Amino acid sequence: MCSIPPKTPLYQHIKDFIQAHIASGDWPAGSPVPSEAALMAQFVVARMTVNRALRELADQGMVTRIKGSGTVVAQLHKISSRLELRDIHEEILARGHTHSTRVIQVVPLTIDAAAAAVTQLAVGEQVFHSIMVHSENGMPIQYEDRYVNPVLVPHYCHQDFQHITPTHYLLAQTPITAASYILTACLPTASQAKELNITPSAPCLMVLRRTASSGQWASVARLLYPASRYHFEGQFQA
Amino acid sequence: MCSIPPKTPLYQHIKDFIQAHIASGDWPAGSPVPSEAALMAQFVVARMTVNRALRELADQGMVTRIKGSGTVVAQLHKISSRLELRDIHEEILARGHTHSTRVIQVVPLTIDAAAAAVTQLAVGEQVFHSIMVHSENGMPIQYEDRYVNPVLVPHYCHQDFQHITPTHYLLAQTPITAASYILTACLPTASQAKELNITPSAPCLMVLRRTASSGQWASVARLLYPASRYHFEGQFQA
DNA sequence: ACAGAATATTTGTATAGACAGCTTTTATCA
DNA sequence: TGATAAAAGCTGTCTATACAAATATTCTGT
Repeated sequence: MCSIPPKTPLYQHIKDFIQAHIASGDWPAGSPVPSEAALMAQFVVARMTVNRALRELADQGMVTRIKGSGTVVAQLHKISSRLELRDIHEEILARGHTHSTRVIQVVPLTIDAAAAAVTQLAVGEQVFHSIMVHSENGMPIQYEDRYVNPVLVPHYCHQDFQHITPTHYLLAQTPITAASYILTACLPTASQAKELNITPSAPCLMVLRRTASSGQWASVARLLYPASRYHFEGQFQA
Repeated sequence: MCSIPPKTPLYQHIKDFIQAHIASGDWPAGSPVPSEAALMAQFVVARMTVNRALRELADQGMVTRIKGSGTVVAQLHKISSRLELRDIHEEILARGHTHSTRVIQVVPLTIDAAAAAVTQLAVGEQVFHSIMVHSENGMPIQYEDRYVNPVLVPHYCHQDFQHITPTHYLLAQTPITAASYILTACLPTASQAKELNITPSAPCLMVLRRTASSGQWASVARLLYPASRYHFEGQFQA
């Protein structure tokens, strides 16, 4: 008559209990959540079980825990979700489509003022520079303009990018320890529009992504997606 | 001489150890991670400690655990990061700037074919429709076009959105249980450009966000950001 | 009434042991 | 050899206890 363990773990019951109270507005943001001792008594479980429930809710951003003080409902007027920037090749294959790459250039280069403005790299630095267009079922969907650190990836410019994407090759060559991205919108330049086979007035999504490996920069990529053919999407489940 | 506990918890040592091996390419994707028993012996800790380390790495997507079989390095040729869509008001305040809202309209409405195409709602459905522009230090940065379910939020159209943002009000009224978003780029319409004080050829980021509460749709918002004034950014630490 | 010290709460981490449920391997029997 | 049963291994969960560290509260003396 009590609670027949249906199969869901005990800590999940506690999580559900707390989330229900938060979701219903019963416990507004900032209000205290029962202490571990209280929940322990209420659910008749060990403290470690309550602790796990509360810790996971804290990791998830639902509650905030302060050592010595207690647990309160988090101020979360934010809806966060995981944005994944996947390798374009795998993404296209996952959709069951075919991926093709057209390499426009892969050359050694010295960073000039214009390139420095975009990449934040030092003027005069020697880098590899590649430009290519990725197509899905023959339709161009990504213009990839990439600078690569020759110190970390000395053989970058001798790869056959018809068979392996730069992202994939770089991940295989150097362990990426940090990355940052900026996501914005822009209009393509004349040459970009031509390569993507769109008009110069067609808006594009642009991702500027920097990756680093053990302190050094590894790669700076500017990825342009025609908005008419590509968008990011995500979802969030409470 | 062994390991003087510097203050970082033991489970973190184990996480670091495993992440280092993965990051260095030592353990490629798919390769097995030592079992809990093995790590237990190696680090001379209790199984719960090892378990926590591995469980958190699994939550984080670094490894995959299969009950009865073992733990393997996850297939992750993806760089994922958390994209947060915060309440515009709080976001601006967090930057130490001032937020102002100009309400253009808040009216009851019946969904017509054009609105249905955008919102995916049923033609003929009765909704509330609001349009407003949010400014940061007087500069317009978000055009908000929103449809709200009157069943869940009956008093939406009587709110003073000068003092509370729709996002904030909706979160206070109905617990959001699910959300999805689409992020793309577009050019503003003539009226949008005018309200945002940009030219019609200035590209914008557009977020189309749907929220649901216990099975029913709660709100569909189309948020337009001038790319010259706003972008999303994020980072990722291995 | 106030300041400071002692005490109680509360969370963070860690241990050792236990059982359940699933998978893989090994052993057994036909 | 091949199918079946037993054993071993692994993860998932839970308990009861312990100590550390930060914060709240209460007590005490002036």
